[in-house]
Amino acid sequence: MKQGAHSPDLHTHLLNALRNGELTPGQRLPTERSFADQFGISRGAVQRVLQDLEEKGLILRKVGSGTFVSDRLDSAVETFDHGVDITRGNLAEHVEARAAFEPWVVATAARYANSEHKQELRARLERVANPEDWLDYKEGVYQFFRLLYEITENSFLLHIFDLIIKAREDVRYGGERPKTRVSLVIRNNMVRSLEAIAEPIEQNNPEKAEAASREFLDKMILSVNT
Amino acid sequence: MKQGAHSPDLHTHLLNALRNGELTPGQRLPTERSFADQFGISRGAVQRVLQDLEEKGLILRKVGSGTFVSDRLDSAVETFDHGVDITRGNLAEHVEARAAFEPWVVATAARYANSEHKQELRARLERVANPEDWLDYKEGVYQFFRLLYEITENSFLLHIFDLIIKAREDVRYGGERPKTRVSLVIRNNMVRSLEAIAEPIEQNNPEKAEAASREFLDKMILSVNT
DNA sequence: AAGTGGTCTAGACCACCGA
DNA sequence: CGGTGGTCTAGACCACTTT
Repeated sequence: MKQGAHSPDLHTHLLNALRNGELTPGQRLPTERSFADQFGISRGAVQRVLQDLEEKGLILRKVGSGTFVSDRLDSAVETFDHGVDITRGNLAEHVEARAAFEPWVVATAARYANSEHKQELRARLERVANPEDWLDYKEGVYQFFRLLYEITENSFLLHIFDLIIKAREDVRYGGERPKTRVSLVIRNNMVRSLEAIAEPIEQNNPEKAEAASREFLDKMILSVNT
Repeated sequence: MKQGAHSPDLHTHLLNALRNGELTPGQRLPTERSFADQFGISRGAVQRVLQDLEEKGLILRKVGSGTFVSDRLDSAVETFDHGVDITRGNLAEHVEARAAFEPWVVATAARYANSEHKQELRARLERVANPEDWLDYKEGVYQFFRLLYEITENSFLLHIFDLIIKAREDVRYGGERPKTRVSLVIRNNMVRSLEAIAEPIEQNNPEKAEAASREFLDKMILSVNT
């Protein structure tokens, strides 16, 4: 819990009650106004707490009828306790998740890439090969893969990808921006890997593209675990 | 935009400015207090608008220093315009997303399932075979797959799966709960499909499990497109 | 008609940042 | 130090649901 955040009394009280099973799924909670009275806080403060719990799937609020304990309380509590916020999460899980769906994305991109896509893919590969600095390099790699997600035209997967990238950046540098150059060895290694993915896409060869994607992600998993 | 929601004047004004490129990445916005004066609304209302835009990645707020246009404005605007809210979305994209990563999940589950997992999987399959009503049937199918995600111990993917399911339920019944029975044909069909997935998992055979998962999802994709 | 959550207001204090 | 966003307050009106 953050400091000075969201009326901690009511928040922890509700959270404990939900975890202990004092509140059962579907059960109706007291009204916002009565919570405000009970805890000696304003209705606005109560609302912020309830809004937070609703976003986390623990409760449900219905205009005109009341606030209720979520039907799927167990699962919600579990993901809550896991601290899964989709904007957080640990690196290993994110890489693993990419390993789960990115080969499909790459294969699909290889299937549907047109000449315009291919040209753009080349351009983005160029940027990775000759980046201005470390940040530009990272962004370039991200843009390379993002294009593949765009080609699939599945905005849901694209969004998930963006979330993963965003989460990682938040972790890595909290505002400072390292202007270091990128090691030539690392860069060439990356370019080779991306090239191996780009080439079968240019030839509209889904099988080869998928294999190259798997190989790339296997390397990433290795580097994460060391 | 919802009705009566979040001071639409300021909201659309900022959105247009961000889209038109009047505001450039990194640029500093006016203060909350000055927005409140300009638009003749309270500071609280301004904050709710800014909070909304920040959650969507369009702007950044820093205590003590100000509000700024996001560095990755282009991508944020794009996903925003896509209307991607992760809690909404269209059915086809969600099914497609599952097709992208669920085979990996099933294969991984087959790799690591222990006897306890297998027993639980049987139990959940039983529920699908003999549901109390339509709702119980749906929940049973969901629980079957959810267990597979749990076995992988990747809370990120589990969370994504939960989000997809939650989105679908919100769409399907907006509060009413159909108590209809489940057609015997449909039910048996589903049980056969799940059986085909469960069996290779019990034998710890990832390849067969993955193939069964693909087959199941192919059917789902077909049924969505008809 | 009465009660509920959704939103807004005007004002206040705080922790934090930059000069 | 003054300015900024973060939070809270007490009160109000609204649209909606339930009785």
